[in-house]
Amino acid sequence: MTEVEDLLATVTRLLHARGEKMSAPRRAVIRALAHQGGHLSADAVVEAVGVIDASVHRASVYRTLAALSDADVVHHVHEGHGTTVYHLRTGPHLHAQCTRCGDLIDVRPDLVDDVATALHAEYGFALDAEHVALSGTCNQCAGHTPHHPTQHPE
Amino acid sequence: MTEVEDLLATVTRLLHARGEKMSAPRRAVIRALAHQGGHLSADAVVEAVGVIDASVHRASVYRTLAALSDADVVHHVHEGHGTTVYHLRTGPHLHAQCTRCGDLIDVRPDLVDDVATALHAEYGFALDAEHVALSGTCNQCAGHTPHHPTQHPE
DNA sequence: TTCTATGCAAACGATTTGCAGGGAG
DNA sequence: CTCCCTGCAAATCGTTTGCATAGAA
Repeated sequence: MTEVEDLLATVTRLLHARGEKMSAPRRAVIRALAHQGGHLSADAVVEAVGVIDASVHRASVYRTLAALSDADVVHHVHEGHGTTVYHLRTGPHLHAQCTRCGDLIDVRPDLVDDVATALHAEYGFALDAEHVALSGTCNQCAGHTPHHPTQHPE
Repeated sequence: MTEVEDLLATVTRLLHARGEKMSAPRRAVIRALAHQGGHLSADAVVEAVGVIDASVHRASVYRTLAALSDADVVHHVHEGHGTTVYHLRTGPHLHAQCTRCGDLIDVRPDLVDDVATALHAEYGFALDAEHVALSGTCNQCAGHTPHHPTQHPE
């Protein structure tokens, strides 16, 4: 828990350095992201924040996510379905999402190092692999039921 | 041009086989995609179709894109910014999008073969690399102006 | 004739913005 | 005291849907 407090203090300093301010809504968003740990859609953040402080408005969550993204405190990843998920900047890692069940898994970051090198050499393209989730089918969905009814098909 | 006519005939047969019908709006969408060649957002398709046949309604374009996607005649790719682009199914190829200028480039498909193998071996995840665009910075944007004002920054 | 696809307009969900007031520094 | 951030409500954007009808097979 002190861990979160430390983070809050760090972010507060970081914001001040940028001429911005810490506030109750922003604290709530950071707490929500830290508590949930995983990758949350904007809507999920709104919900999680609501539990912490019901007076925080939806719009403030969006504005806070934007502000914290600018400050590089949170990262966002684009999923295959067109939605965006947010998470606190932690160690580098990639994301892979199942198009059947919607699950997002973390992947070791060096997996695409060779691809990055090749892309740069052949196309002059500097890959930022963390920004979008790889798309495909996860273990469970591939093996078992040909069509898993649980979630978002695309 | 005959090439497009052939495609139209092929798609017509394909639709019939699925119990569906060919129509003026659908022809217009296919023509638009074939003519433009590249990867078009839904909005760009609407615009291109408008030039061919102004009476085609926006909603029909969306429905047609959905129908043709179902029939596997068109593919869609999710870009980093959250938009979706459509193109006729041609030879397999990957996409990489620059987050600065928004440009989408085609990439040889076998580039990620090793990654696909590793993902499967380590995570049981079956990669479908064509479905989302890789994200990064293109040659021009990386090298020259630190911030290219031309298009979508994210 | 039968049934699919269309045009239209309204509905929709997610995100953004203008504004006046509240609170951080 | 100043200026950033907030809550609220309305606006906006892209996409979808219900309905009656036109049109393909």
